[in-house]
Amino acid sequence: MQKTKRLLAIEKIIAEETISTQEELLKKLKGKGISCTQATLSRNLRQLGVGRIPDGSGGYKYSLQENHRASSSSTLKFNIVPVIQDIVEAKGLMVIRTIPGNASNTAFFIDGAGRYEIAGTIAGDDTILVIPRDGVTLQAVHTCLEIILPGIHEQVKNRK
Amino acid sequence: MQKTKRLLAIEKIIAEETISTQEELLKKLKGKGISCTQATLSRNLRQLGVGRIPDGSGGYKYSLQENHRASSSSTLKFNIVPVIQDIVEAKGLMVIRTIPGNASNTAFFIDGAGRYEIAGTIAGDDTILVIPRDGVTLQAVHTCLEIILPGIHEQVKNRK
DNA sequence: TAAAAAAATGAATATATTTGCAAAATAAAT
DNA sequence: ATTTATTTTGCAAATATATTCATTTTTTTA
Repeated sequence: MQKTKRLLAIEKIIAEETISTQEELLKKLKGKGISCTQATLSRNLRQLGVGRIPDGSGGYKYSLQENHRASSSSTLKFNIVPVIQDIVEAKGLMVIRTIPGNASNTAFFIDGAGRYEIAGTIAGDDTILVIPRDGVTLQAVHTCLEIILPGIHEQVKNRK
Repeated sequence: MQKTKRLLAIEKIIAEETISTQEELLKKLKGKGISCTQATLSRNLRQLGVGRIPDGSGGYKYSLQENHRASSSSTLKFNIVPVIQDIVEAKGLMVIRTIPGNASNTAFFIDGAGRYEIAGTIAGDDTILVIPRDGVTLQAVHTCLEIILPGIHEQVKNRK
């Protein structure tokens, strides 16, 4: 799917460099062999939850909302990371294990972050299945999880 | 100063309700007896660091960056709150006391939030002087501090 | 307090973003 | 495989936002 590739490329570009207009983003994409019109970008940016915010020096830049929703409960976030037991990849999916009874809360939190990379999650009692969107690498999902729950990988490492 | 009043009103309106265009904000302000042109709003919004982000249901809304900078280090934030000892008001200023040696870090963090309400801070070893901008109430500064460091007032209450 | 400098503002305009609509592409159903 | 429904996209037009320039207001300096 052409759109998925474009959305991922947009996220990446915006995360890595300062983009201040859609026309500018259009050129960057063209440089990567992805082409579309500015109108499409406008729609895509909305879908991705990308906002336009002052860059602090008189201009504007596009910005992933990152944890605009998630950050509202940083305490909750802090409480969630410690319940994570393990993260393993399987069949192109990702499986997260928590201490018993905590999978549902954690999955809810992950869903709430509204990340494009994650198509959805299914939670049991102590296991969460994270389903990446088509075309999204597990590497990207790891990055994404670290954004949603900073320190999650460190936590897992320490458990071992 | 007319501008200060307007900036504060803008922050308040944006924090409390959903605004999707500058024209809309213009009307709300007019309702509060504050009038200016859209051009001025455009400049003010930039100065306040107000961004325009997707509202999740097809539209856009203006949004204070809140802790766009601060949230990037939620762990740090979590570590800071516990060092706060007390908050007292004096001479229209606000004095925050921390455990010894932590005033500077905390002040740096507060400054970093880039809140309009706070003109600046001065930190000693265990004391921070928070200087509100002219026309800003201490009540507003309290609200502001709670935004920068969620749980700070609860922390202080528990200390007593 | 008067003069000079800096900051803020409005009006008009330039620039940027969003949207309606029809066509094209993709996915689903028969 | 063909048809039908859904989604995506470009184009052109409509909206919305940012900026230029001249003027007014506020602040600073002498």
